[in-house]
Amino acid sequence: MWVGVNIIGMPEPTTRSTYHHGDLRNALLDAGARLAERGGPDAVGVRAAAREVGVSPTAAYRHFENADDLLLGVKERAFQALTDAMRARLATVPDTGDAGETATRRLEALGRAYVGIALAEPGLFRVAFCEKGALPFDDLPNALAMVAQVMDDLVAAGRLPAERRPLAEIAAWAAVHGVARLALDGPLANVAPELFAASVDRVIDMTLRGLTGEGTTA
Amino acid sequence: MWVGVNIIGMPEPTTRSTYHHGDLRNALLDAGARLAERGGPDAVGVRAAAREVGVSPTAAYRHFENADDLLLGVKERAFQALTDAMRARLATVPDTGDAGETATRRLEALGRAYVGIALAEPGLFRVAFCEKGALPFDDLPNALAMVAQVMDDLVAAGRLPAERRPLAEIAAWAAVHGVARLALDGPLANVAPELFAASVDRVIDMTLRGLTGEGTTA
DNA sequence: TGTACATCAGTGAACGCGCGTTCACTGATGTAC
DNA sequence: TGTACATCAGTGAACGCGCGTTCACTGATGTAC
Repeated sequence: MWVGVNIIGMPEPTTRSTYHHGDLRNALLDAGARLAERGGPDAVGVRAAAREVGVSPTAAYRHFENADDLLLGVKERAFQALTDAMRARLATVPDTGDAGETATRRLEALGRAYVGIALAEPGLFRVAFCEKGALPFDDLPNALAMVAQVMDDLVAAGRLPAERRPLAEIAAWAAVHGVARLALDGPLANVAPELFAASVDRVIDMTLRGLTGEGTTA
Repeated sequence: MWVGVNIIGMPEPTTRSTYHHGDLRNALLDAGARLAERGGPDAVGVRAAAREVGVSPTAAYRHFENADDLLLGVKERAFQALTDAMRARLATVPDTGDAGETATRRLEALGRAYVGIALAEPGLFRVAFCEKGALPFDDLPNALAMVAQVMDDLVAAGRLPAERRPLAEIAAWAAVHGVARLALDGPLANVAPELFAASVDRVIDMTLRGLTGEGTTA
């Protein structure tokens, strides 16, 4: 709902009361993402998103073919949000002098970030990995690129044998994805926090050790 | 619907036309499991289960408090079915003379069985690990006991250092659970079969190596 | 052994809900002349 | 620069659907005497 205040510097051209939202598609996707945060895949729908934006349900059909189409869009947004959060966390890992050490710590940080973000944003995580509208594998260069880079660094530093390089990112991904899901929907929910923390440590250690031969120092 | 044929040896006492099903609770759970197989968590409901059994929806409320209660029951059944399938697969692993070798092969077999069963019964798997009605951790002694036993065998055979024994079953579980879910709902769906098979191999190898220090022979 | 009666385990109709989707429509926008 | 008009992007009412759940009910069963 625009009231005609027209703050200087706003991109909106003129006063606008109703009709012609301007960027309804994106507004609906944002609304969908908010719904996803709050209620997961089941909460994302045409009517709910339209209600959230303050527009009639019919309006959404100007921008999305149907409900699945909307969900797919929201899914991409959710995936992007999770990827961005990963990248932010990765950026905080300092560069020790040692390339191998740095790469190892980065891999560990990525793993912990993955689990942490999944638990911090369960709704987005569930939407990103819900059954409907599976993203094609090729759509995730960003997400996988971070891990792939770290794996390459490990190989370059001699910490990961080249013959075990292929698919290493997928193996590591699977491990942390598994704990995350077990903690969200599985039997690891409602478990004592210390037990869960120890489980994550164990997974990270197993993953590092399984790839590089050396686990965490703990 | 019973017609009064009364086959010799049937546990049903006498002719019965309608009313008093006899074991409606179990019939509804079975129906729920069938619905789960076909359509996952969303397909499991009071009306659908009653319809499947051939009974009015109201009748279900004699046996279940509400829809969530039914789902919880079906979830337990799904979990049990998956566990049974795991046990059956485990039983096919031959005992080589070497205890350590046998335990290692068993662990690998369990991992492959887990992924295979998840893909063979996606509906049951999704119900077993759906958000609603998370089973308490203590409810899975059966499922975890198999893995725990193998881990104990590995320790006894000197293949798994005792200090890394704690939570080893959870770490291994997480890894295979992760690939399974990525293949069901994630970006590993729709991937070339060879790539997926190689990914599973990679996860198994990483898991074995991360625990025992030795991977698969491939 | 027979009968009255409480209890059990079903029926069928109805309620409200939120959903996806379609219909005919109308106000706002942009463009050709 | 002004105007006619096509097109665009919304509205509001309505549809049918399947769901969970509740109501008053009734046929079948088991038990006390």
